[in-house]
Amino acid sequence: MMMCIVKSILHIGEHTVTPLSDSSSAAEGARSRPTMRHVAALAGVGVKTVSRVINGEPNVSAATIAKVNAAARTLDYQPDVHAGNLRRADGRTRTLGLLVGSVDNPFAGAVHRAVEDAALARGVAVFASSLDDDPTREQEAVSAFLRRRVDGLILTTVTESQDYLAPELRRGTPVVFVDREPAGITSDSVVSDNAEGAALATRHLLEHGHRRVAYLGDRPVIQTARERRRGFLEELGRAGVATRDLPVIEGLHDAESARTATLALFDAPNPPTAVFSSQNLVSLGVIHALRELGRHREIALVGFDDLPLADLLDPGITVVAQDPQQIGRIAAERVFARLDGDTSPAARTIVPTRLIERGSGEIAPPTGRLIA
Amino acid sequence: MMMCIVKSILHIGEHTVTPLSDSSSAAEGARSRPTMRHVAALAGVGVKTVSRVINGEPNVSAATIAKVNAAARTLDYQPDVHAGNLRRADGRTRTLGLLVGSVDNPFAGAVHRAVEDAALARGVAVFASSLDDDPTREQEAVSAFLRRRVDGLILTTVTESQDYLAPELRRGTPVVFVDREPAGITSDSVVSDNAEGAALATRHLLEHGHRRVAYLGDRPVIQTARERRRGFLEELGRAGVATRDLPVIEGLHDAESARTATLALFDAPNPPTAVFSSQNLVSLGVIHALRELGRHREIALVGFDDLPLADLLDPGITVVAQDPQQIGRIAAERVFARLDGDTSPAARTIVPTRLIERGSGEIAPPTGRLIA
DNA sequence: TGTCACCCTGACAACGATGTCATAGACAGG
DNA sequence: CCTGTCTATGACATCGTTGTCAGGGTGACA
Repeated sequence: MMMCIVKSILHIGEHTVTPLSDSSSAAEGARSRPTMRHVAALAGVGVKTVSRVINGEPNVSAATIAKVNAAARTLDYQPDVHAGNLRRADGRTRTLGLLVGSVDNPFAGAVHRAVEDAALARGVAVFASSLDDDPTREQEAVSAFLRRRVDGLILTTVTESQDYLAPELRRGTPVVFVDREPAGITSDSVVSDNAEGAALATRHLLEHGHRRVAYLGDRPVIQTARERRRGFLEELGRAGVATRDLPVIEGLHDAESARTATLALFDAPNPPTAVFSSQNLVSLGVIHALRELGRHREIALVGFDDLPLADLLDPGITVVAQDPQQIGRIAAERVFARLDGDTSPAARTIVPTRLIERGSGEIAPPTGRLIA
Repeated sequence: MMMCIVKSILHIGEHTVTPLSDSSSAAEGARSRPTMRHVAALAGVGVKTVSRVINGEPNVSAATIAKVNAAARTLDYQPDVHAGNLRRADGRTRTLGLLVGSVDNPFAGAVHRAVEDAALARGVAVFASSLDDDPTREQEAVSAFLRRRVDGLILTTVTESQDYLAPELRRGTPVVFVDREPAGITSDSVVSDNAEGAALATRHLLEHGHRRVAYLGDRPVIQTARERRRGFLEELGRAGVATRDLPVIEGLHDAESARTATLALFDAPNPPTAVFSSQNLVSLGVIHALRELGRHREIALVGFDDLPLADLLDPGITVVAQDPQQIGRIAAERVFARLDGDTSPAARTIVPTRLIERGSGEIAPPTGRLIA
């Protein structure tokens, strides 16, 4: 309980300093973390001089620089960026917040990696958080980011409206939405062209002779899911195919529900000759189901989102691939541009999708049907 | 240039406060970020009372709590955790640093996710950084974490020695190594049993009659790669198989180099009847090569690390699967246990691996060879 | 009515750093 | 020798928050 209440004046080097907590009391190996004052005391200079050396400011003599660096190295001194930021003029924490569906997900991983690479080049660290399509979690994660004073946000959202971010935007914090577009506020976004990608997939199936195409998709609360369905339906409309009684199955959220839905679909009367699955987990479920039915070589399939190893399956899975790396890179660039003072109006950047033919999408419908 | 140099005393509510920067000068929409002083002024209370309300401390009247909360909501006040941590007794930033091979990698993603889940439960945010097997990047990332005063570190390392962390460990910062064990210092680690897993895979191939088994692995500077090779060779030794002239190909770092090496392997005289690939990217390359050669149904393959969709290939890929979720979860638990005061000696936790039979590992060698 | 305990509350210092400013010394020019 | 300029340096206030402490008000009890 009693430890060094005595206050005294220490003379270290040629300077008078207030005493630093002397570790005399307990023989614990745990030295406390050194501060600039410790370094200053050891080097025999003032704290401000240490600050100058650490930050590479000019007007410090070579001899002093050497002394300070030696002291810093001896103590294994690491400056506290948060304390610095508190006083620093620009108030930047050199920190970014990234919110994705789940860090355990190839799409998110690629976005994350691209953001990290862009951030690393500027000495910025990245907080990453998973969303799990939970609006509460979204708000909590964003709040956690803001309390930590991130310089900018890159967000995948699930809330219906992001107007809770309006005050923060007004304060000048850059917010860039990825994968899904914002609602309720205006801000930059970087998205795939979901409708166009879905149309691309649909057109591909139409071109291979299919007329009875099923749509299997995620829950329509998710904006991208709605867009993909829209692209699917509109493309069929353009081709003059009646969409009224085509199977459109939504609300699929994982591989298992997609598998079950697929099995039911092909158990019902008048099954489709081709399937468009609007998301990678859904594609997985469809693939599983088609295998179980032994029909993976006769039912055509095009999926939205690439799958790892999709090229090694038999047949290979034809997909409309997004470009998560581009999305992440561009999003990070927008954040940094905003931080650098870009005040142009909020922009939506569309990253193109690409159809990759691998076999499953090129299966023709049974000839009888093709003619019918 | 000239803005409100006049210092005056404001009377807000019933209290005397020093003036807050009045935004009268410019009509910019960018209000600055509110602090506790702003909230206190608006609520007509002292800052310390605001602090009490925000932190849920006792002994504040219900009426005051309501006033403060209303003011905080009006201003969209977000407390600055870093400023708080500066003064707070425990000095915790409620932040963790996670260093993985690459956030764009299924194994790392699963670890990350598990760490995040454990952290979320304690209100802790996670910095994630990718390593890319670059020792310089490792040190820079760790330094960036420490300058941001993370409470603990979870690290995958590539440096030969992590002794640069010794001072930090002495200060009591918990460091848990995942996937690879530390060298040069002693600290907690959570790893798969690489040697045992490799032995498991090898034993499986031996049991299916193979004697001529090839090892394809990553660069031996990586500790896990060495361990897996050791497990492979020792298991063969135990079975009395001469390892002298079995193909052991190392230094494979990506799918492409593994593919090339595999093609060369089967082009050379006396090719193996089975392959053990020590890492998922290597497995990918091997799979590609065997397909190109049209021999994927006659050469047995067991890979270390699971692959997504591995079950849908034909044949399915038999693997020794690690459990990255467990690894991440346990690592996070160890960090938190240390933070909670656990001072037991550094421990190595071994997370078991599991053989998943899917077909490729159960292919028998050509009968002629089996007898020979 | 006085005393005491307890509840609320705010003034103030401190956390670890940086921005501002003052000052000491070196050196040049008159 | 005095003045002025320039470099090197440290004292001090400050950033936004919390720990400490002191003080005012209220109610119970003597």
